[in-house]
Amino acid sequence: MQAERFCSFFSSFDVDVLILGSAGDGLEGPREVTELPIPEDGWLLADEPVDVSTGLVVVRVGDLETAVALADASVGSIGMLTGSDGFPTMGDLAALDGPVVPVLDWESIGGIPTSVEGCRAVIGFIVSSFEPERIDPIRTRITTSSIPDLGPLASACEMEQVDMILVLDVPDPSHLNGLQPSVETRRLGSGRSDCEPVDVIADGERWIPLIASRPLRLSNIDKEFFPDGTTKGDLIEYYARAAEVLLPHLAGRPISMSRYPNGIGGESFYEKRSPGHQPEWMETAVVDSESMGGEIDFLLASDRESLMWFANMGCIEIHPFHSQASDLEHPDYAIFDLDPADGSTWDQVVTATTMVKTMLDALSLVGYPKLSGSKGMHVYVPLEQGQQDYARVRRFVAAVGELMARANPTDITVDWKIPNRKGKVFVDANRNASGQTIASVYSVRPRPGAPISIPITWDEVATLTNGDVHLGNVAARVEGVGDLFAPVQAGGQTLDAAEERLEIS
DNA sequence: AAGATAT
DNA sequence: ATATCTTTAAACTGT
DNA sequence: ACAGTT
Repeated sequence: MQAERFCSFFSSFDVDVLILGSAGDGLEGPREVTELPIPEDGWLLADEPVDVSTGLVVVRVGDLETAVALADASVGSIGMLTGSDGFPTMGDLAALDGPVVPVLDWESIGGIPTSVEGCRAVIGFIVSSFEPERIDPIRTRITTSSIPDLGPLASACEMEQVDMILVLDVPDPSHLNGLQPSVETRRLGSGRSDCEPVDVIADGERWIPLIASRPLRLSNIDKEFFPDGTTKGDLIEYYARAAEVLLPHLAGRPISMSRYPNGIGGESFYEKRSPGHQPEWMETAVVDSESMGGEIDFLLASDRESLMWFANMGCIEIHPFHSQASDLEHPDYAIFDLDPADGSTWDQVVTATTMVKTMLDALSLVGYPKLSGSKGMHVYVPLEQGQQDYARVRRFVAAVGELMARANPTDITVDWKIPNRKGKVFVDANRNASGQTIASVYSVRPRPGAPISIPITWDEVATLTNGDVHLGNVAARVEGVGDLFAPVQAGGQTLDAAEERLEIS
């Protein structure tokens, strides 16, 4: 039900992917099947046989191997229910040979979508996955105490010109929204005794399609994540909308999550390794761990649904590597992290940023500033891919930072010790390292007001401040000025000349 | 947040 | 079934 | 090796 809010939201900007079900649920693609041993009691692994009163015996098979065995050995048609967590998905069933009729259990994908678009998505997936004979009609089933309005499903069927049998296993037939039960169902298994199953044939109704290639379940979208009432749903929605400008900056980069499962007032933690319970469709990259031995599997953010999954995990901040999985040694940009220490002012941050600009000008380099969204400012210097490794980039930033601190010791420091930074802006060259945690451009920050790390022009350095751009107003700005960080994505500079000028080569 | 374990 | 517990970073500096 | 820093 909750996911529907997002279905309707997305329909407003032409979504090709439906949000429903969870990873491992019914709409995933076919999994690989190699051996097919028929278990001794293979048939009996069907845990909930149902007779749909059309001569079709429907079973839910406990595992993929049994499903395959059953499909091979079966003489007549047999219906197989989808399920979650090890049970066959619709994609699995599509891959089976034999007289198998797929039966979608709506529960396995989070219920019947309440929007026509959502229903069309599911139907489209089915239509594109099965030969027409196997899905005429499409057989589905729902077991719930609260059947939603079936209007959208009926409309979708009509638009898609498909027929559907919907088996309603409901405790109370009054939940059928006026639809007349037309076929009785006999339950063969040991179902709940308080359940009086009823069949409904949506006779003559027609329906539609869509591709639910990246099913995603969202949880607790109404949980307050920021004290102003901004919810987790708002966060997910933001990242979904920001995908267009954000994804290019994350492409191919291993992601560190900064997670706040209970909002910015709750506990938080970093998570780098892929947790293993992410959806199958999420991409990962192997990273060799430097100081620790071994390899680490990181998640990537390759599509909008990945961003939404991150947000659903309570990941408010997204921290991408500064290099791509294809060439982890070489960052695509240098970062000047300008961090105001205790007792310093925003004015000093502006001064520091301007000094960076002056230095870059003198070195014939181009940089791009962004509000960190938190306390300070970031300046990115796009680099030509594969030209300089992290150590070189770090040395360059450190050299510039030291010159700045020497030229203006009252405002700038590069001192590692916190007490020595008091009243100054810390230029942190160490952000230029593999696996470092810097909030991505367009990342929300876990602070009151949901500020965003937003690119600005050099002119705006003196006029904008952190908090000016936040979750509530960022869309208008990005639509107005576009992606000011696009040149960072483009890369293109080398540090050779600058290193000579700075005498650090 | 989500999975694992204990009751 | 439900309540509670467990897990969730790593690179870098400077002693 | 170890504590401190992000």
